[in-house]
Amino acid sequence: MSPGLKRVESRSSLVAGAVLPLDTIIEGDCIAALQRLPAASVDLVFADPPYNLQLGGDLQRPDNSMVDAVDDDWDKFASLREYDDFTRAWLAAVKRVMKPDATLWVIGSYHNIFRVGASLQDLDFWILNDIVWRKSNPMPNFRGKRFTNAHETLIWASRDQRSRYTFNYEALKAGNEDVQMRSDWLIPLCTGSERLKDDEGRKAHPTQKPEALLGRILLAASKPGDVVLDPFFGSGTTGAVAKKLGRHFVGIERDQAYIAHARERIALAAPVDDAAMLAPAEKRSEPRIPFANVIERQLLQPGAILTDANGRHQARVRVDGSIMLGDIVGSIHKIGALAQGLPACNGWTYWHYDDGGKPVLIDELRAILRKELAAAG
Amino acid sequence: MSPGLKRVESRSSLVAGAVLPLDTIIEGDCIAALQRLPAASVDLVFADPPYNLQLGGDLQRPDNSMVDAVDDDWDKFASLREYDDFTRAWLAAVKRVMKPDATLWVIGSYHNIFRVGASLQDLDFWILNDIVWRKSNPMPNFRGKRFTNAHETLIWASRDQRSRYTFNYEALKAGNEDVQMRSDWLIPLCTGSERLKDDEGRKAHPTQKPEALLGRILLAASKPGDVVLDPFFGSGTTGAVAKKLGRHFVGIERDQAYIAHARERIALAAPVDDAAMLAPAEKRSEPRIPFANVIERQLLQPGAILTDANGRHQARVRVDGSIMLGDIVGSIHKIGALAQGLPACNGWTYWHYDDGGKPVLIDELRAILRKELAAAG
DNA sequence: GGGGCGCCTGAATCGGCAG
DNA sequence: TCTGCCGATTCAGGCGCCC
Repeated sequence: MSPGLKRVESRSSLVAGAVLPLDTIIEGDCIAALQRLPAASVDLVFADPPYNLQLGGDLQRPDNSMVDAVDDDWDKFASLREYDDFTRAWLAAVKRVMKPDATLWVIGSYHNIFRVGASLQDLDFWILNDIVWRKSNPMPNFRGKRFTNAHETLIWASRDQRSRYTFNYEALKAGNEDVQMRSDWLIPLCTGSERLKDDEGRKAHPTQKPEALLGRILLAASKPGDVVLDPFFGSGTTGAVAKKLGRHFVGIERDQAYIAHARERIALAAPVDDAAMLAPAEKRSEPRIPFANVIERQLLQPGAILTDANGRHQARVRVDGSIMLGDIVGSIHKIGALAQGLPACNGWTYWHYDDGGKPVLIDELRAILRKELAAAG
Repeated sequence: MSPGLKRVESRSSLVAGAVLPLDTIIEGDCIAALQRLPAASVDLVFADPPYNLQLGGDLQRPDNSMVDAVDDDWDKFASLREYDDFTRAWLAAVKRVMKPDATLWVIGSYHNIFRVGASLQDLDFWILNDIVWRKSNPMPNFRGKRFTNAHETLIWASRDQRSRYTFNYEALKAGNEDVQMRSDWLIPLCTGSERLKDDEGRKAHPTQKPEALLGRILLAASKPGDVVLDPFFGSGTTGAVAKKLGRHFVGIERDQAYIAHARERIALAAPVDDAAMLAPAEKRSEPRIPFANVIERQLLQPGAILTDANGRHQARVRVDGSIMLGDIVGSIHKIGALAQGLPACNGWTYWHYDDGGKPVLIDELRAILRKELAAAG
């Protein structure tokens, strides 16, 4: 038997004597390729399926340049029904290949994740957590019509309710300031030198995932030597991280250009013991506290009076965290600048509230909230 | 007609002449009660439906004390199918009652939110955002078998794809350090004095939501005077916050004990009485000035030369307010876009005229006309 | 060489009104 | 209901150029 191959005995395999091709990329359709793999043979699955974005026309930035949106054919589905059929088909094919104690990770956005999650449950996967990937640097909402879409959702599920799955609780806790790892992860987008480029300097894959994300997943839910399957291999982040962390991978991908990029990338990946790369992103500076939080948390009441140090200017606090000077409404910073006739102002260190007759800087209130925030991680 | 009631004319109402009972709690089954309300009559819906938690057995803390888990009868569903049927029924009933431009908020956890989201999409609601409520003080995972479940998910959706919904973008930004509000919100659990207790000091409702959460929702997606419907009213957080923020509420709840707690609580809630503190901060939209007015008022002469900032492009002003670049004629916007090879352009902030040898933006001329317009009333 | 400034970009269901 | 047109709208971070 060739090195790198692994024979798995399984009566339920669709292909007698099917072989798991370790640390390779299978070219072809995801579902067909899955059906040729041996049953109950992989320890972990990471899947980044098409999101079915259903984008309309073009989106322009405020400077009138164009957003390079995902418009690839592989993200086109005729209807929700068709997307559901596709989802159930690949989930069922994946489930067959999973060992009884294996777990599955799927990533998505609000466009598709509810359909994926519901299908998972219908197929008797058992959801363990939903995880929120909070992006430190998301694309803004240019039109000001919605909240900045600043996160994606991962579902972590075991093959069934009785699975005794791998969860490296102590390792995660040790790497997380000795507190339990939470379900919300702050990780930057994949940009800069990590982002694969083609010969002409354009991004090689439209939705390349950051290695830090895959790193945390593999460290949390697999052991060294485990086999990690990625049925939508794309630019090969799963393979590169698996190699670095001493796990085996099996990738499936139908686009030859993506495969070529992934092969090159994985060949360059060096197994490292340096856990620093995967340590949770550290706080660079003090977290930003919106003034609205002060009102939400009732540290100040709507209508409260803010004054400057000399008591020359008086502004009133509104319910939404803006303040009002005369009949002009704006943020504590904007109104502070206006009051002083300056181009800018830090409202936190300019405005005071009345604390039993004594003027106190609102920065004191920010300090209270920051203290709580630090406790929350 | 009694004060506090509002008659809404609607041919599609199931009950002719149905009346919306403002600022009251309707006792009874959610779906039946919804069907008695007038169609297209509410501006915003907040729904906190049963979570279908499926907890097997009891959960013990490390010190062997018992966790007071949600095990109420209203959270028992025999199967996913039954939960889906229930979900679709209340969503459809809610949709009928929503105005065309109304939006819906639903909160849930991984146990139920995927089913709710998929059902929403099936019923042609249009998802605007999914929002993550990050809890600063979540309950730890006592068994160390999963990630700390530190968030819940909200879905924000409009009645349909074409809805022109309310989103107080400027107000949210002013209260958020002058940056866009993101889709991940850090808000503490409802604890301490805000948490309602019964006569014996036990929590009055198992899943009471924090007022800060409802506050942000109402400030983001409703206007003062709007009608907010909560079909699973529970301890009445929606009603208390609506009253404080000058919105009307309609609650539906079948548990008499919850209703009693909610009534008492809402009676004690003090509205923000100063309307100025409530009106959403908006950017005043400036009146539209046609470029032709600039020529009509002889601020520029026909034949005058317009240039871009670098002087690379030169266009000539025509009598009708169009301009000419080479032999191409069009609006200041179209020609500006053409000159730059961009899909669009705001001509007012691109073209300059010659003011005694110095290039000046034509936006200055618009400002003059706007000033006159304002003076004229 | 270093600091500062400007450019580029990221899974996006991104307008409203008049005619 | 559809078309055309005006004109409003962005945050964090990496990288490269320039002084």
